[in-house]
Amino acid sequence: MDFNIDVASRTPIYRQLAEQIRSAIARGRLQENSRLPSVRDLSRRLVINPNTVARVYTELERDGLLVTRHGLGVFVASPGSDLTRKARRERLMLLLDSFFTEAVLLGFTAEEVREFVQDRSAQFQWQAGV
Amino acid sequence: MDFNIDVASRTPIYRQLAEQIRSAIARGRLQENSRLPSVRDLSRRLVINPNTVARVYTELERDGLLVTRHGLGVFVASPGSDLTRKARRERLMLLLDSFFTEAVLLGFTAEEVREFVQDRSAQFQWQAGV
DNA sequence: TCAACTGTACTATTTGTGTTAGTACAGAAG
DNA sequence: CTTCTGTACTAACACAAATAGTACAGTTGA
Repeated sequence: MDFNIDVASRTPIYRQLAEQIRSAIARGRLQENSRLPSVRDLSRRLVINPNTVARVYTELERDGLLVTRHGLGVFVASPGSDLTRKARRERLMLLLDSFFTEAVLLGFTAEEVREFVQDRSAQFQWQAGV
Repeated sequence: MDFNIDVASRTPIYRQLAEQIRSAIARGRLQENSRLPSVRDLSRRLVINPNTVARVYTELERDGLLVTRHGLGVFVASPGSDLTRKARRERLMLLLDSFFTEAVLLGFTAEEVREFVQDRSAQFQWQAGV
């Protein structure tokens, strides 16, 4: 995995890194049980503080995306959220609404947006239908 | 328009208010040329600082969503972004990707998401097809 | 003209977040 | 036992977020 950090950006480093890891998992570029770089290794490569990397790993473990085995490293967890379906749906709707809001304000039509959604969807690793 | 602020939230007040105004415009609950509450009035109603409201209005004017007429008040601007189509598309794709990422990580299937998109779309005031 | 509204600009202060730095501790592997 | 792993903690600095207060300028209507 190759991550990259823009220190000039106004979005915090730990957010940038966390989003890149989430995205990599959702797209299948990081598979279940695969190991992530060590805190010290990654911090050296990105030229950021080890604490910042550790913070990201801790946050993602709290979200159930990563599992750390002490002394061994950090690994991608098995998929599956512990939230109720209602909670998961509400969380997703917030993002959907902000997406639609931006789409309208940017002047896109409903047709255009439908097309974007259709095309872009292929880049993600969806769970098989229940 | 009724706005509400959660001071206990970790998201900044000015972000909460800005998002609510953006959303109201995108959904058509705030129509073109309609007037927003004055800085002092709204700050009194929400029990926040006038500066915070002024900051939000300034930001949204910079984004082209609002227009202020000195001495008269702040109004909803005419729709239309000054960005190029490419820039607008890239901006929207960032939001679409984070939506898809969250959807996958929450365990939703492609079918479910397609349905969400279809249903929710009706709540927004889309520009007529070109 | 003047009072009362509008937004704008500025400084000062407080609080919290983001980041780095450094040290120390504990589990796992060879 | 050395060396890797993640964890925990404190200290320090810079910046963002928010409040408070004051002052200025444009618009309206009595």
